[in-house]
Amino acid sequence: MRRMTARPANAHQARLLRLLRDGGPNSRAQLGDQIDLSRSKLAVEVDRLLETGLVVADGLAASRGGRRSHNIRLAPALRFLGVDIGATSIDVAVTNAELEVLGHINQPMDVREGPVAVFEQVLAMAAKLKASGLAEEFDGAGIGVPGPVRFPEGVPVAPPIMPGWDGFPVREALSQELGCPVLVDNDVNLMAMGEQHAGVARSVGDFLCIKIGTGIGCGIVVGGQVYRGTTGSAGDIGHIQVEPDGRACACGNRGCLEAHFSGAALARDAEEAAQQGRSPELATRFEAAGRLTAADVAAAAAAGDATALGLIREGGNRTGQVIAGLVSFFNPGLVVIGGGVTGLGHTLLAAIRTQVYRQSLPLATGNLPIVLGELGPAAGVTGAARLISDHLFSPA
Amino acid sequence: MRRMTARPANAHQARLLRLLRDGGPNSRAQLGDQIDLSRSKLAVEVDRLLETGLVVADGLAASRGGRRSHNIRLAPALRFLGVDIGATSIDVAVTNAELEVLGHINQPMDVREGPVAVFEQVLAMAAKLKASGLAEEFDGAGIGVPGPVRFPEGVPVAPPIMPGWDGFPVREALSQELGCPVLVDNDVNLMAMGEQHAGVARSVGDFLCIKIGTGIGCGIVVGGQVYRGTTGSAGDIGHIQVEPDGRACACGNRGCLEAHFSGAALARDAEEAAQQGRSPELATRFEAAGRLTAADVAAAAAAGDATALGLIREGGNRTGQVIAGLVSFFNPGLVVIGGGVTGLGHTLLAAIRTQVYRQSLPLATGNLPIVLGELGPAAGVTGAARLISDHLFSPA
DNA sequence: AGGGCTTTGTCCTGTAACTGGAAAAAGTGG
DNA sequence: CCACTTTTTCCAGTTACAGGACAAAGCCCT
Repeated sequence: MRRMTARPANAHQARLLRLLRDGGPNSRAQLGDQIDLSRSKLAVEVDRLLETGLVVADGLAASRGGRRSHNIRLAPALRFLGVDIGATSIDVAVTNAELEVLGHINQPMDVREGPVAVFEQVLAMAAKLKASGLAEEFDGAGIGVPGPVRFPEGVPVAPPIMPGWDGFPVREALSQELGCPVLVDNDVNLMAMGEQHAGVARSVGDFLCIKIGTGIGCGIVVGGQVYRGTTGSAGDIGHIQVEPDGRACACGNRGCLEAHFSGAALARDAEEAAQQGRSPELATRFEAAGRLTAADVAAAAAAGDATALGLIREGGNRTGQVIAGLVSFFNPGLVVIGGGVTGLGHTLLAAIRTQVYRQSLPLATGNLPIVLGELGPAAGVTGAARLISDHLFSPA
Repeated sequence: MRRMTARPANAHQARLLRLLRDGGPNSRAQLGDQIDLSRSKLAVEVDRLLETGLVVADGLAASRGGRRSHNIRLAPALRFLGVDIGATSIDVAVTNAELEVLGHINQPMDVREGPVAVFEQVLAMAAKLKASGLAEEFDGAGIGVPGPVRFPEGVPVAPPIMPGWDGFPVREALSQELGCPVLVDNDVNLMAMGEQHAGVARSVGDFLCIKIGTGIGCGIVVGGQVYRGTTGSAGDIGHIQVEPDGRACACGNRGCLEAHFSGAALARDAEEAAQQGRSPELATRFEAAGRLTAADVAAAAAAGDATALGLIREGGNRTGQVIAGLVSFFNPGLVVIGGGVTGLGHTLLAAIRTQVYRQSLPLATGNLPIVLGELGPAAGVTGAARLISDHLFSPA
């Protein structure tokens, strides 16, 4: 029953909460260095936050040559729930107010089972985390889904790989069930927010976050803010055409990037190669399991299989070609590559880099890092927690 | 000597100035409806602005059933200079504080002559406008150049079609010569701002503005603000690859969009067609003038020449292919097509639309207008004036 | 132990920002 | 001339905020 009922009363308080979230516990003096307020006003706002219970003062910090300071920190009992619904599995995690992941579970699940079945499982997973003592209640939850979302309402719109989800009131339904504020966003955007908060994209204002999983998507961050586009479909780069009259895509067109390279496409190509006898390594695995996944290709490549390496390289080239265009257009300060397929590692990254550095102009690529995400599966759930905390830590 | 020395003292005053700029003269009561301030506070700020001379109260408006209101308007003597330096010509215009173009002149000039020669001409043109009595002095100037700009410093960086301009301190030099504040930006960004202020893009928050002239560029507007990228090269879509191993481009690569379609490429292809006897219409014009331009192709197409129409259609397809990718990625609320080549009119637009609507997903294209800019050559200079007025109408 | 010095936190006072109501000014229409 | 509307001004009270004085609590050196 101890829920976060209070919200910051003004922009100063919101700012302070975010400083404490991102910088950890701080003294009043340290906070004063980071915010443009007089000490008196700062003290007043901190006192008000203390009254609401959103922050607590616990103990004294070590002296730095003078009077010891009080440690101000966010309420230690605050808990956020981060949910990342992928095409084939679900990640659920609990974080504290500083967005540190306290517990994280992952279970396989086909998103095509529909919202009702998926939410049943999400709620069970959340209950499991509660039962393990990591949280009494949740003060807010962020939900990522693998498709476009009308963000203000928290409703998926025309999601290609999520039949049955179109128009389903995800935000409303989960808010009801969980009994706390909920925000819903595209999974790629959450990954971008995760890497921004705790990963490779800290301190970068404008960057792109490419997620290669079952499909391919791109999170766009402009001036530190996620850009979602007019209808919430920004970053939907999986259906950019990379080859006229190329492979048929589920969307109805031909030659889409996603039809040529993605977790699903890679598995398909690998099975094809195995059946055609072009790769003994893949054939062995195919016979053993009856099917192949991106992980098999990664393993085969690591074992030196030329065909597997070729598939990865070709996919990287295709992806790099698209990213090169995006880099020319968007001129980001960083490109992050993430998602399930990053298990393909350096071979993939090298192919992408080669394409981008060759095709884009030097002014855009001159100082452009292209790196793998460093948070892995934690990126999505961390981003989800960040999303809802950004919301709760803003003036009511 | 009557120069705009004063600047708004706070955000409220800045807001008021912009309201008066964009909405024209207004009474205090009307201003009060558009700004979140009490009448008393509003009156105080208006009085302060009156004291500085930035705004004036002239005459009474007609009654609307009660006491007649005072007309508050921006100082009528305020003048902004808008300069749009293209690859082959220069546009210079004077506007009043409401950014209405009072006078506009255009002269041919090759930007490759270098900054010194170009600025000599710009200053001469500005002097001519002054001499015609449209302005005593300029209170600010916006300058557009056809290449990437490091915006905070107002310095072109690595501009492909502007040899000799790299690193030239445009802002500083012109500020000195003109004796007023100056801002420098990419010409495409200014076109976007122009269409946003007075053209088709009013009231659209996120849109793209494609300018097809000698080269091809794209202005990106996010949340009403121009997005310039990390190094100022955002929107540089002319060098996105549209055909592997395609035409050689000036940038050193092959298959760039600009190498296949742009004012320059179109002229080249038209001359080729004329010489190869594929088009009698173009051949006649070629013999008459010794060379061909995009305008010739437009004229030939208007006369029904199949080859000319084919060139336009093919170019539109190529451009549309790239724009389709950008639409998928950026999910804009509007796409504006502008620049010199828009003389090609509906044929071009139709080809672009076809490609975009076919290649991008319905969610992104469902309600996406793709239209020609409605300001023509005035877009750039209006945008330039808007740029500097935005700067001057913000807190000092 | 005691005195100088530093850092942290609190208190207090004066000023500027701001709101909302009352009232005046200036109009319309019957 | 009166009732009513719209616009503007005036005024009094509240809140936001800055910055200085000062107290508290530590350090280090003698």
